[in-house]
Amino acid sequence: MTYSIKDVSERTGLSIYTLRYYDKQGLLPFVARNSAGYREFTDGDLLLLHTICCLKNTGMKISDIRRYIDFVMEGPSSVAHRRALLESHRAAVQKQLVLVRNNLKEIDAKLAIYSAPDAAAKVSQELQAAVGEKTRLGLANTFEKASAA
Amino acid sequence: MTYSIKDVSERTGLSIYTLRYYDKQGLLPFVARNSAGYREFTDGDLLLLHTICCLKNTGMKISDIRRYIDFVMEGPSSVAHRRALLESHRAAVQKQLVLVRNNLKEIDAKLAIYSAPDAAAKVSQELQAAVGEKTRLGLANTFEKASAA
DNA sequence: CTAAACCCTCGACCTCACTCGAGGGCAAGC
DNA sequence: GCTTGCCCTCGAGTGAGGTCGAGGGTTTAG
Repeated sequence: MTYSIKDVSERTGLSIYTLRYYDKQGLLPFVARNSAGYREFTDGDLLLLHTICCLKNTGMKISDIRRYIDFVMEGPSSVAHRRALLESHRAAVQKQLVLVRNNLKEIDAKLAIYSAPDAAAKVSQELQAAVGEKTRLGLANTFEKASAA
Repeated sequence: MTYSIKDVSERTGLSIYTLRYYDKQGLLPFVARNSAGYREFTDGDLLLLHTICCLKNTGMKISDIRRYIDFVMEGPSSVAHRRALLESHRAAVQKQLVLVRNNLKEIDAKLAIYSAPDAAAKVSQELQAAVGEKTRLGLANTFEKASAA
């Protein structure tokens, strides 16, 4: 049993255009063609494509995914290279996760202010502080409209 | 005390080009200019810019950050709108975090294989399964080079 | 008074990751 | 044998998010 590009598109959520684009970028050298030149995906191909999606979803660039796939196509001898590549990607993703979590905490702090019963008062206070600072420094009041409201 | 665009660039890690680009996109309407037309950032401006960075780092589009800043410039009356925008962004980020964590787990599983003492054997086995599948289905062996190695 | 080191705008250019249309081939049903 | 619905390649186009150079004004130190 093999899958047409349309089947694969439906299973993965990637558009047919994207699949062809990935192939063009060298991400799918393992996909065989039939006599008419049509791509025929096997279950094994879907597994590899799934790995590609994991790498893409965690923010790896196409060109780096391509390097990984090139290693896979080289066979077992490239295991050390594959490992190094994934290890370094893993570190980058971890770092990014920490950043996002910290930034999300700050957004939550903002949300706490906006959700409090005295939100308008707190926001007004912040605004007045900012306006005061501009005035004190002899700058134009860029919050004109806001302080009028 | 105010900060030049260069100062702000050094403090935030954003390039001067990026800061000017953000201004052009309407993200920095609160930054005042001096008589020469130079931007003068206050401490309050840096706080707002920090919020912008939090939104950007968590993947918010420039146009949505702009919507948020537009609300801020509207004053306290827009608190409900700000809250709705951040709330929906928060949900998107949470969803994205879950996806990334799950995909990272799969990458870790790959890494476990590549790091095991019998990595080469396991990888060879996977490869042979894929090659066998192609053969069984009457497809070309796209792993030619790998299985030769 | 001049050189160095800033600052400005404007518009062109770049990368990335698609997205799409044109032009054409194949395969099944009526 | 013709329509419908797939499939293909190639190359152009899109949108987001910058990045940069040209041309020109400002500020500061010598």
